[in-house]
Parts: sequence; C-alpha cells; structure tokens
Amino acid sequence: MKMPEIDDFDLKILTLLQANGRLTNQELSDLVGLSASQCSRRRIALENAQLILGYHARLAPQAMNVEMVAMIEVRLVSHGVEHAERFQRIVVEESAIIDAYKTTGDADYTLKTAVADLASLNQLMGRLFASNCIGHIKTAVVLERIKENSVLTH
Amino acid sequence: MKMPEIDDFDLKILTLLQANGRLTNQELSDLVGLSASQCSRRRIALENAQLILGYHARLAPQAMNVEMVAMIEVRLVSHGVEHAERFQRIVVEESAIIDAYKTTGDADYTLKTAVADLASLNQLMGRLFASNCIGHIKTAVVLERIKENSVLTH
DNA sequence: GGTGAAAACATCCAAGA
DNA sequence: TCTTGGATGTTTTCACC
Repeated sequence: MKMPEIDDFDLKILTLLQANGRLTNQELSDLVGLSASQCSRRRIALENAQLILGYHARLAPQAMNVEMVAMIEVRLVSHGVEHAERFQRIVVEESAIIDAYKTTGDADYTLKTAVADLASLNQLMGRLFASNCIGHIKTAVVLERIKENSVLTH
Repeated sequence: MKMPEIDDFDLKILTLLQANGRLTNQELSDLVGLSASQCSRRRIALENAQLILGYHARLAPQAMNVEMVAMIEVRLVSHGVEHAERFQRIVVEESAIIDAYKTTGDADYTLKTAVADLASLNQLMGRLFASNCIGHIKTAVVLERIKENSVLTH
C-alpha cells in the first residue's frame, strides 16, 4: 500500500483504464509499450496505492429507470453539528442521491439526484424536508445532458 | 442490437457490474445463480442493447492532480441559438468540465468541474467568459465530498 | 523490466430441458 | 427457446532471469 513513483507509463495506464476499464493487460501492453506482465504489476500497484479506486460498468439511465436528473441546492436551518450530521446521514442513505457536496456559496450542500420521474423527485424532496433540518431547497431539473461523467485529465 | 426482455437475472448482472466492472463471468455465475457461459451471453446482450454503455476505472482525484471540484451555474447573455451552440462547443472541449447539464431554474446550465487548484479554476472561468456568450456565472467550490458517483438503483 | 509456464478465464458450440 | 457443460484459445500472474 505504499505510494509508488508514478511515471508516464503509469499515467498512460490510468488514462487508458479510465476510458476502458476492461482492457486486458495484453491490450495495455500494446498501447503503452510494456510487457503484459509489467502492465499487470503496475495496475495492481496503482490499485494498492488507491489511485485506482474501483472499476464500474456505466449503465444507461433507462437500465435502472432513472431517466430524470435534478440538481438540488440545500440550505440547512442552522449550522449546528446535529443538523449537519442528520442531513448527511439521510444523504448517504438515499440511493437516488448520486453526488453530494458541501459547498461554498449561498447553499450549504449541492446534490445530484437521479429519479424515475417528477413524482419520485417530489417524494424525494418530501423525505428530505421531513428531516426537519432543511431551511431552504432550490431544485433545477435537467433538461438536457450535454456531457456526463467525462474522464479526468491531467 | 435489439432490445431484450430484461428479467431479474439481467437486473442483478447490471447491479453487480455497476458495483464491480471487472467481475468475471465465473464470479457473476456464483452471484446470480446462472452458468458462466449464460452470464457471458447475457452481458454481451446487455452491452449490445446499450444498457451497459461502458466500463471505466474510477481514479482518485490526486491521480490526475484534480483535487478541487467546483459547481458552476451559467446564465447566457441571450437565449439565441448561436450563443447556446458556442457555449456547448466550449463545454465539450474543456476537459476540466466533468458534467454539463441544461437545467430549469435561474441558471441555463449547471457544470461540475474538476481542477488542480483555485488558480486553475480562475483560468477556466476566464476561458468561459472569453467566449462572450455568458451573462452571469455563480461558482460554488466543493469543501467536502459527502458522496460521489454512487450507483444507480431501481 | 522481460520471459515462460501454470492456472484461471471467456466464449463458442453441441446437445439437453 | 433458454440453458448447460465441455472444448479451445486467451489472459493473468508468478517465479525466475
């Protein structure tokens, strides 16, 4: 689990695996110019160093019937610890919440949510309000996905 | 590329692959209760039906030196087609922009961006403004990632 | 950092339910 | 029609160079 020196080969492996997480070591070998066993070893080292956190299939929204995305900005009723903790617990439990960030600015938190339809979104907001720790919510429904989950680049 | 009937086995395969995109067909076999060859066939069918859009390694932010996330709300100067098209072209080109959504509400677009630091964020905003199609920007810097890229559930 | 071999794996196909 | 198990080529990974 030690932090390895990360060279250009590693960077290329990271970039390639981010674009295609099922590349074989043999395919990586051709693409980066190292032997397959070397790619295997480097990949495992990157995983152990927690630079690769996981591998995931990206699903079409309709695969899970969550074709509606909404961005929700939340302001808590107070900035006390107990309200923040209660809210964060709900955020973690709610499977419709994909991203949750504590942010600077007018809102305290910004959420990205994926639901089936407006009725589900309404129910989700009801559950959030029911926690009695939310002062104000501003919701923006996504009309068009211009770009989504694009790869990180250096 | 036809749309298959999606049964509980398929749903389980989708869920498992979303959580671990490198599961082997043999591992899937144990987890869903079908033979490995059957899992292989179903997985390929789900890929062909575009319900699985791809497989990706999830990287640690520090792997690509983009440890700062900011949410940016953009309002265009006008709602004319030429401004929208110019803005969307920039959004697609800018690799720091991870998500870009056209939304309802005060803003026209909501962006999620990943950059190295405040200086890079400042430069990014400069490039956005330089397009002369932006009327107003509201930026919220992420202080804490409560939850990120969690799996879609039905 | 590469090689080669053993074990594990993916996928195709024939045949059964 | 949907599923299975075995055959075959591929891939991973490890000891060794």
